[in-house]
Amino acid sequence: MRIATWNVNSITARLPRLLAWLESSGTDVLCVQETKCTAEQFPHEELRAIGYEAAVEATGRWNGVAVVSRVGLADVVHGLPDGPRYEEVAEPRALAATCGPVRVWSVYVPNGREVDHPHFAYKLRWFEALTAAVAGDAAGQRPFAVLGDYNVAPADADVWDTAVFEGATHVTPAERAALAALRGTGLTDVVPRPLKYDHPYTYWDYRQLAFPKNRGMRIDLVYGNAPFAEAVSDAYVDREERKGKGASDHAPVVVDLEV
DNA sequence: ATGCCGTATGTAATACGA
Repeated sequence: MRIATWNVNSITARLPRLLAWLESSGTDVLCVQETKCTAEQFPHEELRAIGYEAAVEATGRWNGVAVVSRVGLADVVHGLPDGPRYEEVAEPRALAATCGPVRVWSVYVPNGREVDHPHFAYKLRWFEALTAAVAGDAAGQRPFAVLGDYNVAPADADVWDTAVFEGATHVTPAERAALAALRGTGLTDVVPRPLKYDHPYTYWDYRQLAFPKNRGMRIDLVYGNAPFAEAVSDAYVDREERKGKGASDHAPVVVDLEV
C-alpha cells in the first residue's frame, strides 16, 4: 500500500491539485496538514467521489489536520491527548486513525516562531505530549507511524544553508532532542529519496526562487515503528508536486509498504 | 524551464509561515 504525508497549505486552495494527485499517485492513505478550513468546509464530497473517506480535526483559518483513506478509517482520535494549549486554545494539530493494517497519526507540530517566543516552549511541550501519546502504539506489533509537518530539520544536512538558520528555530538542540525522545519510543526516521539533487527536502519557501534554487528543508517526516519500517519498500519526496502555479510550499512524502 | 510569496479573513490590511 502507498501512504503519504503532505502539508497542503489550505485544502480549499489545493483541492484541484489534491484530487488529481491522489489519483495519479495511487495513494491509499494521506496524512494532511494545514487544511486551513472549518470542519464544515472540509471537501468530504469531492474526496468521496474519487473513493476516499476522511477524518478531520479542523477549526478554521489556522492549522487543521486530516487522514484521507481508501482502505478504511477506524478508531479515530481527535486532537493530541493531554496536549498543551496555546493562548488557552487546544489547536487542531493531531489526528489518529487506523487504515487497514496500519495505524497513523497526522501531525502539524507548532512552528515555534522564535527561540525566545512562548510559541517555542509550546512547541517543546507539544512534542512531550506527542511522545507520551504514541508510546503504546510505537512499541506495538501493528505497523504504526507518525507522519506530518514536524517543523524540525533533524540534521544540518536537512537545511540548504546552516548559516541562514543560526539562532533560528527548526534546528536547535532542544528541538532535535525532542525528536530523539520521540524516536526513543521505538520509532525510526523513514528517510525518503530525493527525486533530484542530493537532499530529500520537503519544503521550499515561496519567496526568492527558493524552489528553483533548491533552497529547501526536510521538515515533513515519517517516523515508523519497527513493523512499519521493516515493511517499507520505497520512500521518496514527490517534488514534481511543488512545481507550477497553485503548488503548496511543501511536497508530499510518499512511502510504499509491503503489508 | 521549477521563476522572484501565498492563504484566510473580508473587501484593506494583517497574522502567519520557517
